[in-house]
Amino acid sequence: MKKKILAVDDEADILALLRYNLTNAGFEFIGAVDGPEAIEKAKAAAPDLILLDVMLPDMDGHVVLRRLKADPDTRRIPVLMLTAKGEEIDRVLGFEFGADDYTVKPFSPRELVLRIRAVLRKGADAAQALISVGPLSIDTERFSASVDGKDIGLTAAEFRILVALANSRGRALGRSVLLSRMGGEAESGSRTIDTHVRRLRMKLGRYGGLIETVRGYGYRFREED
Amino acid sequence: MKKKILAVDDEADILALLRYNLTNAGFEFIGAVDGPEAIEKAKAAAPDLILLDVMLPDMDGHVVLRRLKADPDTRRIPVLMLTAKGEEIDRVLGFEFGADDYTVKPFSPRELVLRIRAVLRKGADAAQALISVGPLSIDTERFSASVDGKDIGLTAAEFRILVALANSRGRALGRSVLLSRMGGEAESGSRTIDTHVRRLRMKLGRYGGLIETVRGYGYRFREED
DNA sequence: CTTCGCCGTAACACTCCCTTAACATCACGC
DNA sequence: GCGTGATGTTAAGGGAGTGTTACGGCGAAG
Repeated sequence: MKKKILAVDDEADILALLRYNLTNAGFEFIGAVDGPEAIEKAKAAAPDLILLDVMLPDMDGHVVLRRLKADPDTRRIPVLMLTAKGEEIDRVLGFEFGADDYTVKPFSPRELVLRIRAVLRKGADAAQALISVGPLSIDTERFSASVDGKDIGLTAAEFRILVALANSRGRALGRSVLLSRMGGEAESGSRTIDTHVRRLRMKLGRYGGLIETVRGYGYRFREED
Repeated sequence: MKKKILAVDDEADILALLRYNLTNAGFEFIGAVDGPEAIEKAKAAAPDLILLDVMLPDMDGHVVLRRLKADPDTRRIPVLMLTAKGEEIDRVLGFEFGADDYTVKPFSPRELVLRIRAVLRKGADAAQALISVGPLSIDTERFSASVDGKDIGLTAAEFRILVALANSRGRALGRSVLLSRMGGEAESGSRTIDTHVRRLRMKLGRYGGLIETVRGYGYRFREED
């Protein structure tokens, strides 16, 4: 029983490259060039996995992802995101209706096939259900974080910010990025983030310093060696 | 009933460290120093989980993993890989051959225990006819649940929600997930869940607190130790 | 047809925490 | 060191989310 893969990309040659490699690897290939077509084919063909490019001409890949995860027909289909820039990676990882994996372009066909197989095998299991940094443990399944083994009562907003930062360890995230990860609206004053970060630092206790300030931009999770 | 953990590592001090931490965490510990011994003990002792180092002197950890997954006696035992290198490809390859999780060395004992518990919990999800949590018993065949030995008359919707939550003990479930587990339609107002949960809590009596609210997301069954 | 139980919805009450504002403090350029 | 802008701190109002209660409708059982 062949697994069906729906690949979404607006560039014809990338789509052709994908078609070649995926059919070669024993998958059934379905292609789509934009967001609406992707959603339509996802509902119609019920693929086993969706390869989704972030950069799409009309409808952003994240919007497509959200639509897919909102529809009961397509909610359970694992999604593997393709992203061109490194900056996009964390957006994919920390997103609430998270994709199941991601790959940075340019990708190696071999790696891509391995990732696809891994995602298919594991099903919807989040690969990083447990994020662990030093004394800090973040369990995205339980929606809870603990320091030194003790749960610190994080609110939804604080938790999402922490997950976003911990997932992009070492890289600074702008306030607007953090806001959107939180699910907040763009019009919210950017000082909102500051307040949440302060409370986060407090709840992290003596490890509050793990969240560093990047003046004039946003915040960053300290990278341990 | 203690869970048995088989740990495989060629370095004696790491094995000792694992023994100390795992027995401390309430597990029964079995050690093995190379591939053949690991396979033999896995068949003989039938552990509940195997901790497997990737770097082994004679037989590579991936080979051991493949052997374990090829044997019907050991196929169903979850495996957690230990790897010295953080290379992504190791992880993917491990997953492809059926490892259930992985950790890079050096690992923190606390994180390791958390991951072990998470993997064991997932294995426990496999539809049991009789779920038992503290004073609560759920019989999925009889479609009935009882507290302190006395049956509480649950309705179908309440029962399904309880089963869903109890099966993912410790994991937070969103309202939409609970709705679909209930068999309800997506367009049902999400407040429906709240009402059912309230009725469930009432019928659970003084154990109603077992169902925790995850604000902004859904509900979670409290994890007991 | 009537009755009864269960599901879904609506309205209200209440808690929590998100947001904002105001002030204090800090970092950086001069 | 001083000024300016950015961030830290603190507090409070309001809104979002959940608990609670009640009721209409629908189907099953009699």
